[in-house]
Amino acid sequence: MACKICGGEVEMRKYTAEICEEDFGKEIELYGWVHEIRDLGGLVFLVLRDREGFAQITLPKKVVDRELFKKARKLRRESVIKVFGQVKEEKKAPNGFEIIPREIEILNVSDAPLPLEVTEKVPAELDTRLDNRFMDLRKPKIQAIFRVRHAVVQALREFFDRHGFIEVQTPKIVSTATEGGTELFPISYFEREAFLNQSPQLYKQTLMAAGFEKVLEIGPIFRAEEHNTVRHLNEAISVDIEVSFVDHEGVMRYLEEAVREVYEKVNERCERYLGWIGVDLEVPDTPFERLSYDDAVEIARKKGEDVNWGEDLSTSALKLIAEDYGGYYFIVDWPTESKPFYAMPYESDPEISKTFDLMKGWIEIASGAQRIHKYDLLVKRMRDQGLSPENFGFYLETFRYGMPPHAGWGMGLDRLMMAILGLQNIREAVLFPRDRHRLVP
RNA sequence: GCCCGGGUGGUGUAGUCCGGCCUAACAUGCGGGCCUGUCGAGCCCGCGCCUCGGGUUCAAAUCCCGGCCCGGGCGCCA
Repeated sequence: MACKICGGEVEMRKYTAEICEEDFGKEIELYGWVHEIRDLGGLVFLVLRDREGFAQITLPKKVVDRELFKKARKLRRESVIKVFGQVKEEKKAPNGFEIIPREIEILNVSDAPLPLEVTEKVPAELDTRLDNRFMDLRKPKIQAIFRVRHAVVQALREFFDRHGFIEVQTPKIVSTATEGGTELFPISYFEREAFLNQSPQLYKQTLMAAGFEKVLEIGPIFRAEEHNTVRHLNEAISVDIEVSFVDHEGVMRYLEEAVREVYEKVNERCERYLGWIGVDLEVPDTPFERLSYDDAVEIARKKGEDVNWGEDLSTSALKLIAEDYGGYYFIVDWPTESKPFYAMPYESDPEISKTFDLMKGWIEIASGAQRIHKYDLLVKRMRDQGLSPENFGFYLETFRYGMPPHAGWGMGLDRLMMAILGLQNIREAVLFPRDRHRLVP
């Protein structure tokens, strides 16, 4: 049989989940980890685990080779093995079949005790799990999160590709604390100081000036905030778009349709993995409801929350609002002063801006706006917010030579994963999360 | 960063309030033994733990102070 990778005469990799009736009576080769060993004396059951599932390897003492039998019962959990044997239909076995091995090769033994139980007989705390993430990720239920995450990213790329977006990569090492607001991580850049970028915002807009018209970027963002919550990370993945010749409503439509399509495709492509996690996905209806900032404030106030108009909504206010809005919804038309300098104020009422946050319950998933494309207004807004236009050299220049009107948003991919899978902690959605205290692994 | 709660075998818990009967318990694991249909296998024997530093006391896992670490809530957060 030809190898999928090199094309040579190599036995093709077969996963446990691919074993079917056609294989009954045939000899196959499996690779994986020893998930469990059940030694009944005259009969030994091994459970082999690979990426896609499990297979029971059965060794009846009277049937298999004596040395092989002795070797199998001495195996340690999580050792890596190769099994060559016959697939036998067996109603008493899980999935209706078992493998009677002719050969078991130990490719690598595992030490004991394990840092945590892959079988999940004993739960482990998130911190212990993250300290030993490679082992934690061996749990099908945990690995499934990342199979879904893969499908989510694929779905987003497909959606935006189909709509004519150009996927780009912008610098993550930048020269100045550009936007203000959040803290940046300083780094050493040869003889100068530089920073890790907090957002691709200024570069996305620069590409509007460059005439790209529709861009997508999926990449890391860095925030040096000392927050310590279940929904913040210091390194996150942001899905960003920027579109020319549309307003904020235009990019909100891309956002809600993209989210809906992500749900559809995850349902289509990840049925097994959703099953492992135990999640039943309901595709949200579009369009998502638009709730104005004013109305949101009103809801929170009616429930007894003290909200100052003009400020960002507090966690407690958002939780009150989420009592009425559990699914996806937009909070729109935020006070101009509460949003970044590049957000476009309404001509009719400059106190509010063409801005929106996409919410899922009380958690902010994305935020965006129509941007200011006029040089003079942009400079004025920078000054209003206490920023120095001199620090925005390359960015400001792009507004002098034909910057089209444009709008865009940034969405936290990790937050979207939380929303889709109902994860209680954002760290669950990330392979190797970076938070206030965790830099390893 | 603030407030509150916590740190006990590899893992997850009990014990701490009310100091002594804790030579620290249970589950899982690990080592050994028995067992031919397990799938949370079962049974028997064994192994392995009080976060660190200081203090109080005849006596500290237990009380007090400090450090480190963790959890929950909040703040900060394009």
